[in-house]
Amino acid sequence: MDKQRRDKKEGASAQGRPTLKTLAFMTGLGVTTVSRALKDAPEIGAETRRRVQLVAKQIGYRPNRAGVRLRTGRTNVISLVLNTDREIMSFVSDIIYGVSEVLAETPYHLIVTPYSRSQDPMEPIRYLVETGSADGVIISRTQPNDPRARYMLEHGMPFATHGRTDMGVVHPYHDFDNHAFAIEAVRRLASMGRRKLALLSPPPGLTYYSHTLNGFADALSEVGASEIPFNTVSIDHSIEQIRSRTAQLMRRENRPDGFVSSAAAATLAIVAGIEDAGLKLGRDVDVVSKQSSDLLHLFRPELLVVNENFRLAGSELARSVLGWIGGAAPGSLQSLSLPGEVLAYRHPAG
Amino acid sequence: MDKQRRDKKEGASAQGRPTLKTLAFMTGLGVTTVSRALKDAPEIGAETRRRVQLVAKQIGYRPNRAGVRLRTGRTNVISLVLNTDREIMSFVSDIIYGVSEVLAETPYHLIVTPYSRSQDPMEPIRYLVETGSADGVIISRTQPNDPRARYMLEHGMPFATHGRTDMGVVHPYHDFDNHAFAIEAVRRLASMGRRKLALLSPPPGLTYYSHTLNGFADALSEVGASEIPFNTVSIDHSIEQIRSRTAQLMRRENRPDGFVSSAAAATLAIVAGIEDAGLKLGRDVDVVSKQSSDLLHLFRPELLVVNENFRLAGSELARSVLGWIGGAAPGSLQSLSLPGEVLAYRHPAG
DNA sequence: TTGGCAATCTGTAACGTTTCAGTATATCTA
DNA sequence: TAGATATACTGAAACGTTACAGATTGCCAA
Repeated sequence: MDKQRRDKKEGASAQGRPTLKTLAFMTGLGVTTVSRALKDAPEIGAETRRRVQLVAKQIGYRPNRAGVRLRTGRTNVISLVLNTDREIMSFVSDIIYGVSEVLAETPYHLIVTPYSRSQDPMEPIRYLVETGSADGVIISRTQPNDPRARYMLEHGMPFATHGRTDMGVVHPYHDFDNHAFAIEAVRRLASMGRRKLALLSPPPGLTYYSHTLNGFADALSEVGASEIPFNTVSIDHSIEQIRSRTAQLMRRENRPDGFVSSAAAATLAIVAGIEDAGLKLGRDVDVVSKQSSDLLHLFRPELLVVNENFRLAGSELARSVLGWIGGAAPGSLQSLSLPGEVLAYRHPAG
Repeated sequence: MDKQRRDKKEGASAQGRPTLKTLAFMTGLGVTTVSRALKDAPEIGAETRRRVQLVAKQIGYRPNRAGVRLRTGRTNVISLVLNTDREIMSFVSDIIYGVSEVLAETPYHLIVTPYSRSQDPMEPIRYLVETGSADGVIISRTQPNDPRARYMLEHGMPFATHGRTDMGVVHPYHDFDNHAFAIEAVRRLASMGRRKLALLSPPPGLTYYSHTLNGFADALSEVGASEIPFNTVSIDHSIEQIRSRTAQLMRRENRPDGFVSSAAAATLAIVAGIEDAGLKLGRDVDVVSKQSSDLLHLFRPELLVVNENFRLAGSELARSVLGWIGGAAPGSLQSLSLPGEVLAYRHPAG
């Protein structure tokens, strides 16, 4: 036990992973020098620096995260905050991979911080900020006036939002241009002779709800089509609710001949509702839908789709937070992804 | 600065979150006593214990994770190791939520450790073990002879596998009974008069590949049906590959009149392939598919489905790892989820 | 020769926690 | 009464890191 203690003191302890002390012992330098040499500090001799870094690489030294975190407060963690029951499945999967892809080349880890329907969305944010559990945060389901963004801004926690806010404040974000999506969708339907359009929108409250609505309205007046209100449901509603509401709508005298849908799963429900009403997709009505994985064309080849790339969103968001942490100006860390053209796979008219 | 220093020493520092020192100062006790009182150590007076815990709750004390981790080596982290490009989307999403649900009531955090196609699956595992970045690990895509499981076993890292191994070694797992699934699927198809069945299997190499194959074979001989080989693709193949292979198969003289499919997305491709060949689902051929979210019936109501609950899997896996960390016997932390009955939504045959 | 200065390197303390080895007091035993 | 024992508490050290405030050396100007 005495020997063991001496070995420890000398940093020569055979078992356990190498620490600065180990390196110091091996190089004959002090821990401080080793520490500084590893991070290219200026007051270290060029030769010493190279020597230390060589040895460090050889024995596979990796800084102890707890030590760094305790001393500096840096966690090397990015937290992705997700709603447990409202988030789109492919969104979760793709955004995680997108973020991971970027973090993989950094010392950062991704931790997933979930919150559920019943919880205040602020709760996980407060936890992260108060406990300093992360160096940066990514949030989704962004609102025009988002208390989470405001809170993090006030408390100096770097973050990026999926979707924009509208509170006269600048912060990193990545967003898909849903205004442009709605416009393209309406134009396409109009070009096929559709004149009475319904929109299955994102949930009211989120910023991209109004982006989508505005794009839809702008394009309607541009092409001279009219709107059939369909605002009792949103893509946050259950498949069954959307299906029955759609069927209900389609049985009315004044039914739409075109749909714009903001989510792929919801589109399945819309189509089911249309068919429940005895109508036929591509003949009686057309549907333009966003999708994040290329599956809708298998469902009904008559569907018109616009792709949204969540993996890209994840990567962009990760890059943004890291940029902010690294000291870049928040205003330079914003990106907007433009929708590609409306894709048709097999369509009677085309 | 002198004052600030004194305040810090006394633990009365106003800013920053409370530490043991703060609590010690407030209660007039030593840090050691406070530390022990908070974890119900035996040698602390009942009244003192209550007093400390009261104050701690009042001021919202939360142990500093870095401090604990540095001192004890405990990370309070469970790592979910995922394959970036082969994992099913709904699997990722649901399992994360399942795990989260369980971890939410513990001090544990979930960190996602991804690896990509190009990487050795062992790499993230070695990283986790060597750096001690997690107290427990959850892995998927389990193989009969799984080097990851063996490695973690050898290195004393608690883990749970989604799917079983077959190396004469005991460890926690959660699995879906794919043997039973295949049997039920075949029986159902047989009961509808289907006699020439094809199986779209999991990727060879994973344990549940042979479970599924065995169930399929067992049931075939039970019901006296025959197999139409379809083993040039698995559910890991691309949608397009599965689709074209299916179409190819269906154009052959000796084509199947029934399919068993191990994944929902693959089923979309199978159906597309069937229809490419000019045949009709429910008339010329029937398909029984696993699904993890209730969407297939919207796709084609003639589909027969068996549900697999990935969220449950996540919860079970989390409970298992926590149990192992907590000292329970690995053998007592294994669970098998039985498939429900084969569900039909709308089928010509009733 | 002396002092000054730059270039390198180093020891100490601190981050917040837990463990170890105590100390002080009260209570029991003989 | 003396000693033993149980009870309740405490300080110091350590985990691995970095920041601070030196320390040592060599070299050059005056």
